[in-house]
Amino acid sequence: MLNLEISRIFYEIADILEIKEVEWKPRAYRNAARSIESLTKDVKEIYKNEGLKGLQEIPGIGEALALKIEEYIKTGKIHEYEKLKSSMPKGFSELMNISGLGPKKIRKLYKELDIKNVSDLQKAIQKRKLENIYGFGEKTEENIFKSIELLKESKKRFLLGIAYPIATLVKEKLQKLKEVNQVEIAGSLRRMQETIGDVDILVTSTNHKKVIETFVKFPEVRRILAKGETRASVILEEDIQCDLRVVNKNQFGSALQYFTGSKDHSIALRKIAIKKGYKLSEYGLFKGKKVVASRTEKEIYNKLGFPYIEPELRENRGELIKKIPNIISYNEIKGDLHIHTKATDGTASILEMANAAKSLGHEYIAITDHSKSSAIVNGLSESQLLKQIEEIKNLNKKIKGIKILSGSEVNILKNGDLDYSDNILKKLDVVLIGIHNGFKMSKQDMTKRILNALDNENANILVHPTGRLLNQRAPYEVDLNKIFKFCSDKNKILEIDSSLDRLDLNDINIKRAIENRVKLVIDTDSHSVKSLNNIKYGIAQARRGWCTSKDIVNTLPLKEFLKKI
DNA sequence: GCCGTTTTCGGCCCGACTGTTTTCAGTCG
Repeated sequence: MLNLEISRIFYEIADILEIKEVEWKPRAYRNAARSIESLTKDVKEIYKNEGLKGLQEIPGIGEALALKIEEYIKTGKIHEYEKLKSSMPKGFSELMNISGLGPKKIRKLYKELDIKNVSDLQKAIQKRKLENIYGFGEKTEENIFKSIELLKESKKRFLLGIAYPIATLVKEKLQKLKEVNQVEIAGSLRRMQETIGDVDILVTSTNHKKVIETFVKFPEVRRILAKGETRASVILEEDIQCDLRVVNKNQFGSALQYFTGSKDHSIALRKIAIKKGYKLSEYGLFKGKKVVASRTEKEIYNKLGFPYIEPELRENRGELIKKIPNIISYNEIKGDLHIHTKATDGTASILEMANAAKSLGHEYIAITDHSKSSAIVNGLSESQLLKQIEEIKNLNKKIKGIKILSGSEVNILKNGDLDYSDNILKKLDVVLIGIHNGFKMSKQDMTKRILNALDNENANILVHPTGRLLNQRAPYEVDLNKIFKFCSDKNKILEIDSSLDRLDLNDINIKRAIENRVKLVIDTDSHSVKSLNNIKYGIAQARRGWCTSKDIVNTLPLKEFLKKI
């Protein structure tokens, strides 16, 4: 993940330069950092194929930054960054992460109180030294103290699947207030980003004050961070920050567009507006002082020459430049192909899972319990799997309205062999293969291991292809380009796993996969009846990765699906 | 440091909230 390393470094350079009161450069570094962060291609690949010229084609990257990227690819270091870092006290740039502290205040704290890091700052606050500085006061000191606590406590971001239900609950409560007209979740949650920093909710109302007052008194609210005429910011019980914005009805579209972001998308859109002689803000699209669009997002996009752009696409990854495909909708999945039962580590029976899937509208499911050498305790032996195949045959005779397929989630051994013999694999309708142990291998070995497994003629789908666990485990090293090429050539399928902590492939890799003509499926990897509902999070990632229903094999009816695998 | 259908120089998104210096700078999203 060279892209992420480089963008992190550029962000940090921006912070340091800002503290040093360098003008404009911080903005350039941040633009570049954001640009690299959201790139679908690996900068290393770009550099290898197209050299410095190719790097300079990335928006926000000019000659100087292209050279710095080159330096990082070649040496693993950026001299300028090392120099800047060593010019600052150790731990200094971490102060920038404290909310309420910016470069100006940090400079002042350094000059006046010799505060070099977070722990110096904590000590100074304990001795109440901050209050004496010109520009600081009792309140500022208290807020910084609280911010440090918050930073320590909740460094992590919330999983989409954790934040979504909470936000939906708050949304429903707001909807019930008689002063509230429209309510919509905005921000990264509306874009269905894999993790969420905070929850943004937008409402229109005839009585702003009343809505804000009622909102901050919801029993779920633990602490009020800010409260004004048009917005309030609170910490909810689960430690999730929730920002509420109240706007007038005729500004709902422009406000929703603005608060949905992404920041990158909004900035790009504003620049386009300026170019076309408009001004875009949360209050509307203006021509001079006249509002030309503001009630709906659609009219704003249309006026600027775009079709309506789905929130999941608003990441400034080409949606304002290229033609947007007709992305998959939330009700097109016809079957869930990755389901565990209590035969291994699930909690429900085959029948219970099948009935639940039927009520969700699925036409088919595959039961795919673990094989014996998976990391879990009790994977199925070959004879147990044979018994399960028989059980499913019998169930299919009884159950109506849904077809149950026999499958397995077969572990890929360290040498790239599969955990079951070909004889039994042949008997299955669907064979999933996946890595469950031995994550720490070289990129080369892991790629070879997976390709070898995929090469088994019985293998259909590679599940959770990078093995990452959000907030817990980094993806294993693997050359996805080689996997993509192999899958595209040999008709193998990659999974978008909808588990809350997996979402693997992720949005960027999904986009790369379909650019390489790879076919995908969206599954839940369910271990319970309830988790069958997680399919929406996987679909969301597919939408973020620009997938149409044609890219997703399990949008097909059963017969056609079986022909494709 | 980047970028260009008014510019190779001179701009760089826009507005709300907070606290403090009581008229506005700093910070955030």
